[in-house]
Amino acid sequence: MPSASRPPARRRGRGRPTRPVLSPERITDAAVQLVEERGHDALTMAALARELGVAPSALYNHVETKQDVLRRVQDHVNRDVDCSAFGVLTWDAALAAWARSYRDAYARHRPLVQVIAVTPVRGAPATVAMYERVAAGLRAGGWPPELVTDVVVAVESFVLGSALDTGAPPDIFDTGELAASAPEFTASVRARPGGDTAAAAFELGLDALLTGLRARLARAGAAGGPAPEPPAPDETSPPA
Amino acid sequence: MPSASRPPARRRGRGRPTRPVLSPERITDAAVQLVEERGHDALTMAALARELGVAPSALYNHVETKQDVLRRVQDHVNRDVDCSAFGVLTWDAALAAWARSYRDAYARHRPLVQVIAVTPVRGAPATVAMYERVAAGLRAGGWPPELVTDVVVAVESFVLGSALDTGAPPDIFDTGELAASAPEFTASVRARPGGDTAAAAFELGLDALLTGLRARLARAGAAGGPAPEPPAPDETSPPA
DNA sequence: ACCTGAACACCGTTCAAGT
DNA sequence: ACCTGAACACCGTTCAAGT
Repeated sequence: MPSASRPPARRRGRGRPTRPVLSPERITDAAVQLVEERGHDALTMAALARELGVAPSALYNHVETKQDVLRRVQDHVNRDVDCSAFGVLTWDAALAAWARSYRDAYARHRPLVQVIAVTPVRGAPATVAMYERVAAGLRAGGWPPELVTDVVVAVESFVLGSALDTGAPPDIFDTGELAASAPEFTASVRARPGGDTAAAAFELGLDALLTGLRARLARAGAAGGPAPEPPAPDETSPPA
Repeated sequence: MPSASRPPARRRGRGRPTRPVLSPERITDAAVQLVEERGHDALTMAALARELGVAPSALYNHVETKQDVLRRVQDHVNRDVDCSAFGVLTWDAALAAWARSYRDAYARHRPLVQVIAVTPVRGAPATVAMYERVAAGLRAGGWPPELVTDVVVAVESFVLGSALDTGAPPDIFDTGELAASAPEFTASVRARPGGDTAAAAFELGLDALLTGLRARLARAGAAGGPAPEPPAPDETSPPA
């Protein structure tokens, strides 16, 4: 329905239009809408052009490649990632909230996981804004600057892997004819409670990751970084 | 050079050959070799057929789709994942060794990450064998069966996300013109030590994950029985 | 049953021609 | 500068015809 802004759309003649009909922004918006309404398989340069009432080749006056379009869509998706807890909750609670929101966003856009993992943030303002919020929250929580990026990347790796996992079919671990050769694994899979198993694994991993990060900060912070926040409530320390 | 097993390869006539020239195994082997030698982009049905001295359509007598070929290649890759530490080292040391080997294998085969995350293990013997080894190791380490799969999935999610991260270009976090709008993040990126940054983030995350899992097992295991009560609500819950 | 060869319905991208 | 339209070099897959 927000395809309103388009004029009567009569057949265009051959040459240059009096006013440009395309722009990188219009292309990005159309791409996002296309993906949102019909899924990532529907995002082809031809379909995108059709949506915009234009010949496919016209797109290349405004974007470089399809990869470029994906980069733009991906930045848009990052706008949906909720970073609002940083500066409000403790760094670990905020990190957990961010991770959940981040996973949800890419569970809805699984094909973009490959894109975000590999695309420079340069020229992706929403993405940079997200990282800024997270980095500031971690710094405020007492993390030394040289570790902040690694923490972000580690959590992000877990989040993106978990987002991919949401695409697994329910029977992914059915060993079938191989059951006899894998008794322990088969039994474990059977013992797993029903429900949203991807969510259960994600929450288990997230909890472990945060517990470990708290312990790590306690070690790193002890060396004398900036004001350590209220230390995480004590946890069983690892028996080495 | 191991393309030896092929006979003189004279031009085949039109009809059915006296003896089948293809088999699912021969196709899988050729696909693995192709990927190993020329990368995943080189794996097309046409190239595969050429490698096997056959018309592309002939492949479809033995495999269902290209996805089917990828599934087979993926199972092969899992043979390279080293699970040998389970039953030798403690469960957590073995899990770490497995995770490192697993990450390395998929860093070399990044395009298969999407495949493994979503493909049923049925009919993938190497994959099932790997999971069996891991599950048995965790069980022996004291993990209750109903948690084993979640632990495996959580670690796997982190591993696969980290494998994708190895494909990131060195300048991925260059904020460029957006630097001014993201001072904390830009400073953190600058403060990051050089070297293999992907490996540093992976090791930080792996250490945290394992520390957290040890703590979790201590809680779960402390209850003694195979069905421990739900652990005390954890301390990350936001204070609203 | 298992191959060839032609064909189908796509892709992303380039480029000359037009205004 | 910015569009159209034709063309290029691919894809994966299907299917009739052949033996």
